[in-house]
Formats: sequence, structure tokens, C-alpha cells
Amino acid sequence: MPELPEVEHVRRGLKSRIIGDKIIDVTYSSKVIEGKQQNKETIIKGISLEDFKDAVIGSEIMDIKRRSKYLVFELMNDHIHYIIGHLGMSGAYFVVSKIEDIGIINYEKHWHVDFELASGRHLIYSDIRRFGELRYAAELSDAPQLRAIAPEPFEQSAESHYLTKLAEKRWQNKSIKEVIMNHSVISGCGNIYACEALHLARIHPARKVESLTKIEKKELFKQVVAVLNEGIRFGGSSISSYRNVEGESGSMQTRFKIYGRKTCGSCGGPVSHEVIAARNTHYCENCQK
DNA sequence: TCCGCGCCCCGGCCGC
DNA sequence: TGCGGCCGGGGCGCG
Repeated sequence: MPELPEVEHVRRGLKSRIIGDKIIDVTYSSKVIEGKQQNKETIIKGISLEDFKDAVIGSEIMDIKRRSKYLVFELMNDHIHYIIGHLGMSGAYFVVSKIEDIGIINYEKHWHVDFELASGRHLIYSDIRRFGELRYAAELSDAPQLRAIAPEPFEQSAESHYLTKLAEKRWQNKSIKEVIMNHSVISGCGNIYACEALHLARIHPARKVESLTKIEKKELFKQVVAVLNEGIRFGGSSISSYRNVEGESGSMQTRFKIYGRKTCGSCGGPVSHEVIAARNTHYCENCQK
């Protein structure tokens, strides 16, 4: 599933292809249309299909940014406005001249939003399980989900933000894994990268926050940043159903030391599996204390 | 007011 | 070969 490194690769792929292009039409899949008719928020959220379409048609795509796992499309007609996207579990974008050119059967079958561009190409949002979303925002302040997100982990203020958050009373009795997966504490770290970072920092995922020393907290933050950076460097991981704009998945999963492995990448011992923070967690009893 | 829990959305895919 | 159940990001309602 896409976490920060995967979303970053989607952003880069989109940015190199569609900046400067203009949205001239929007078409929805029958699943989206039926879902909205049944008052479900299928993919397009917080706005009617007609209003979304009216809002974005005629706009030039100026920039594509990322905040945590959200993609922010900056649009311009007579003013700057935004589409805010989340890939959920299985979302993907493709830039093609027709849907059949996607070339991956499940993503062709499960296309949901088709943005026709002035260049004649189509920006397609596909989503197999439909957990992803697209929202419209006239102003960024209209997007409350972005406001509560911690600074990007690579920003200088991110570590002190994290340390301040970790010191709050409400987190003391929580598992450290649950807390680093919370986007108000660190942005963009999902289950897989959390498992990897805890392994690199040699910290057991079920440890209560209050039991961690300052040195452990700082080491863990360092490893979260390191593993997210490595994920970006290796094109993201292909665990589950991540695809970049080219339809490719990355190779980061081959570099994992603990997630999805039978033996620990450090000591060679068996990998333990346990549900921690309601998520399938992989760790090494020997290396992580 | 805050918190924790359960639920909802969904289909590929695993295991029997 | 068929089919039931598992999985999960994020939001929401309830107690």
C-alpha cells in the first residue's frame, strides 16, 4: 500500500507529465456515479460529482505537492484552487491516451475518474478497493485533514515537533508503534515503514511511550527518516498494490530487514508476527527490546 | 471535552 | 475449482 515514499514517487511522475496541461473534461465510472446516488462518498468526497467537475474544468495544473500521504494538485483558472487526493489502499494515477493503455488489467477495470487534458491525454485515477479519495478545496484552509498533520519528516522542525508530541500525557500509555503511525506526530509513516524503523532502532514495537529514553526516541526518529528516505531512493515498495504513474512498483521491499520476512535481516533469527496497534506487526525478539 | 472502540467503505487473494 | 474470510487508511458515531 502506498506510504510516504510511494506517494512521493507518484507525485514526481505526475509532475513530470501533466504540469502546464489543462483539465477540459471529467468523467466518472459507473461505480462512482452509483455510489454517489446512494449517498455514499465514493472516491469524490465532500462535493457532488457535478460541482467537482464544474470546479476543476478549465483549470491549468500548476503544481503537484505532497503533504504526508496526500497529493495536492494546485490548479489555476482565475485563481489558485486545489484537488486533494489520497491513494487509500489501492489508488493509482496513469497518464495515457486511453484507458486500455494502462496495461494492468485490475487498474483498467477499476478506473474511477478520468480527467481529459487539453493535450489530448487523460489523467486516470484508478482504485481497486475504492478506499482512496479526491476532494476539492477552493482554499487550502478548506482542507482540515491537512491542518493536523505533523511537519514533513525531512523538515528541520519535525524532530522537535515529534519530541514535543511524545511528551504529551495522552501518548504515554500507548505503544510506540501506534504513536509513530499517527500523522499528527510524524507525517507519512505507515505500518511497513514503522516496522522497519523500529527494527533499525532496535526498539520493540509494543513498548509504551513512557518507557522510552530520550536517546531511544531520538534514535527512532532518525531511523524513521532514514527508512523513508531509503524508500524514496528505491522507488517505494511493491508490497500490496502500489503502482507509480508508469505502472511500475519499486524495489524497496527487497531492502526490508523485517517486514514481510521470515528471518531477521540483522541476526537471522525468526521474525515474530503480532497484532500491535491493530496492525500486523513484524519484529525480532532478539534484536528489538 | 476527550477517549477508545467498533464500524464502514471494498475486492483481490489466501487458505481450506 | 469454489468459496468464505482476511486485510486496512481514515473518518465517524456512540457511549
